[in-house]
Amino acid sequence: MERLNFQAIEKKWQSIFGKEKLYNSKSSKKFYCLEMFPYPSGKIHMGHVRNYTIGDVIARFKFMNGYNVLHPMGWDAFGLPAENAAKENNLHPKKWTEKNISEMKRQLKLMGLSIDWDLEVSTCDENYYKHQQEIFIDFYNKGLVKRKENYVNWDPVEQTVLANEQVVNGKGWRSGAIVERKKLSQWFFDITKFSDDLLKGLQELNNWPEKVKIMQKNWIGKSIGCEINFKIVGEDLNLNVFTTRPDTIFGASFLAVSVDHPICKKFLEDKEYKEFKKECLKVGTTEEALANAEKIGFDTKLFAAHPFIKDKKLPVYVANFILMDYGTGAIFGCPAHDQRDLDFAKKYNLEVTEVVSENPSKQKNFDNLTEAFVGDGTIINSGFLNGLKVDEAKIKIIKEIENIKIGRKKITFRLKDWGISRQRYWGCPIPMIHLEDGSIVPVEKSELPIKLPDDIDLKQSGNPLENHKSWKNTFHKKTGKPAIRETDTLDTFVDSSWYFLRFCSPKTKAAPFDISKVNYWMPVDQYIGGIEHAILHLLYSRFFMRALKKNNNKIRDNEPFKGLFTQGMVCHETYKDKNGKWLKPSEVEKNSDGKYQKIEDKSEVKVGPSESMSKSKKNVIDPENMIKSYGADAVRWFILSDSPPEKDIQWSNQGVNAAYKFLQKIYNLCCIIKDRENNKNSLDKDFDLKMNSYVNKITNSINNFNLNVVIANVYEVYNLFNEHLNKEISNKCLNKNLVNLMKILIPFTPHIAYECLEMLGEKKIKNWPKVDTKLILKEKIKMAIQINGKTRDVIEVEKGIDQILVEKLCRSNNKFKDKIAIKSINKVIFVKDRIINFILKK
RNA sequence: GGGCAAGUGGCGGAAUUGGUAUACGCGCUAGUCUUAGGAACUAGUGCCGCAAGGCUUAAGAGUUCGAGUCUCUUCUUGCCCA
Repeated sequence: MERLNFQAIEKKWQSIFGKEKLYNSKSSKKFYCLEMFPYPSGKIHMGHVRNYTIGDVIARFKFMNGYNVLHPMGWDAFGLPAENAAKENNLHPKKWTEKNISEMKRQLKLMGLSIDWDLEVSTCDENYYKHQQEIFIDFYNKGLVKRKENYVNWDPVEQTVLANEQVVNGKGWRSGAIVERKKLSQWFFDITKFSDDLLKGLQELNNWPEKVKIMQKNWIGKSIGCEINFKIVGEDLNLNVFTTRPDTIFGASFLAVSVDHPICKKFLEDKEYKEFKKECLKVGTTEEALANAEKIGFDTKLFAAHPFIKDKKLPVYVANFILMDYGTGAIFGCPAHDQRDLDFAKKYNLEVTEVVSENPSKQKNFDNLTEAFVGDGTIINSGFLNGLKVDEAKIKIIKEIENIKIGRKKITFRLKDWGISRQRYWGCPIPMIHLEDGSIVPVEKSELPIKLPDDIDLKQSGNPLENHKSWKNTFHKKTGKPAIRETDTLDTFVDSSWYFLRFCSPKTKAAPFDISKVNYWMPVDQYIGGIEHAILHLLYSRFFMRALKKNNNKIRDNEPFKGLFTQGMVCHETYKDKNGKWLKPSEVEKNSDGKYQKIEDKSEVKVGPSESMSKSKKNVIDPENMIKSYGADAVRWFILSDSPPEKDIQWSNQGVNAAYKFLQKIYNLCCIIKDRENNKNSLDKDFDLKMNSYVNKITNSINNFNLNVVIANVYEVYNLFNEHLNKEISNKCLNKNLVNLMKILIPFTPHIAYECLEMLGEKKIKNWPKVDTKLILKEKIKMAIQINGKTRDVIEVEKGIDQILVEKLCRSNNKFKDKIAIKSINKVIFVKDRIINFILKK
């Protein structure tokens, strides 16, 4: 038995993979295979290994099937962690990032991926962000960039803006300080201009997971409602209210407006109002924070006339749960059928009238109910709407509102404009300057890139660009007048919204991309990445494609990603010592009772559930260590074998070990067959038939992303070879089929597959094994024989055999002769190539 | 609270989409062998039963010649939204 020297083999073939590309330039079919590019955090983790292994399988498979394949890789290199690391280690963000990139690139190469590194792109490279600034200016000129005031999460200690996910329980994730709402002038992309188009576009994304499409649909949140104008009693004033539940108008008991509503200007000097506004700012900006916050209101002492109930007056409040940027910033409250309204009404002792009922004969008393009823039902207590269902009532009331001219039907979206300003250093500078007269204009394109200054002081609090006087102070090129640079940088989601376009022509200098190249390679045929990007990154990229197309109509596609695959997470058990401290898997061993103990002092270890690998829980396995001990092929093989790719996978050392042992067996099989001498061939035909069937199955499984099933099938194929070694089968037959098996392995375990193919003397290795469809028809199949629906035996028959013949076979079968005597048969059900079922008389 | 998934041996999971349930792998058991290794090989391994046979896809019902797959009810878990 020859020992597999995977270290030598992997080194040898990786130097070749570096030069080899997946281009079939003469092919008429192209395939753009893209995995989400990583953030260069320092080292690759198992999530990357899984993501990039899946991508590599697809890329290599498509190449072998004759496609011209684009398979690039780059770095999502701007972002906050670089600044934090810089503070901690006194290392410049640029240096830190570059160091991480070169380290991670080295690690990725150890995996044996088929990436064309000539296309490498890094978003923090000025050759990249220069073009991003150009795109920004183009968008600005097309009216797709807005500047407006917006509430942000402000960390008073760090003196900076926090993203929603950086706010944990209302506190800054680093400083722990209570986060405030602060109004800032910010830059926005006008994504809402495309709301309807982004929603409609989802319909054509047939190769996207249904789940992701639903999430995007909900995020865009199209709702049909109407605006209603309420007259304020005793004043020359109207209040325009938006609602998605006009059917509940008869249950209205108050109106509420946002603190930012124009009507509030009246109270700016009111002491009580000032106090109230302060309270409102303490709540975060997320919908969830608003929903969970205690509902508070300020009584304006104004009243609005109910449009359908004569003489009914509704008090008007300013309330903390109403947002100015949704609808009109004003609502009518119907406490019985909206939870927030009910909470509010209970607090301020407002009337609660039930107007939608599941059971009209049994009306509810909301005095002692705390839960609003939001479901479907019959309308009650509502004049001309009584007896209708919710949907019918909506249509009727909107018609009536339009008839008497107090409002109109209106469609709104939950999707908000995309705030892209970040008060950070390590990001793409926004290419705008502020002039002395207060106007803000883009810089000249000839001045691009606006480079980030290297000499910055990260120890000072606040934005380093704001503090950098010589960088900040500049001149307006046209007029020569002094100007101040915009010191905000772009959200890193902007960087990742067009990198897939840059990959098509990464060296182009004159423009962000070469349109002919983009129109050749785009859309991305298969995009692969984590489900955590289901909404933002994918939605922003879809927006970018549309916005770019608006700017340049030569761009053909609307949708950047034709196919999407979201892989599951890599999980591992968690361990804690007796003091409740997290332990790394490498600090833990199994004792003789099969229980876990700490290696250091043999103390007891508590085993927790398997969870997604994370540094905080220490349940991480280092990919490079695994590659060192088992080889990249074994790691790739295992991470594909144990679970369907879209589901979570549990890391198991026994699992990689099994993968390693299997690859050793594969290698041995090649050694044995290479030297085998046998020319008897009675089983050749049958073997060819079976192998052909496996190639067919495996090809279909790869196309359906059932990669774990492919691996199970490969095990079966191996077993088939192993069983035949000492049988009457020719070397020629075994060799030929073994070459096909090794070709199948190329996408999965490329190093060992190439090595074995070389050993077998095979030179034509670029083509995927062909399936002979005629042979498929000749396969023998197993047919189940059932009596009264229960399987009693299985017989092997030719494909396509007819009922009469099968029945004949059954009557001569000893097991059935007695049971299915002709007299007793009531009915026979025959499904070609599947089953025969005899229904007997009772 | 709403939406979407999912629930199959000791474990990861398969099942040609309504047609042989438990493929394949791990683990376990017994044996063989040896240069004692991260071994390899052979046999076995859903449950009950000596066997014939019976039972089994979270639980219960239904449709069907036939249900892991379809329908309804209940329970549990995960994810997203609130």
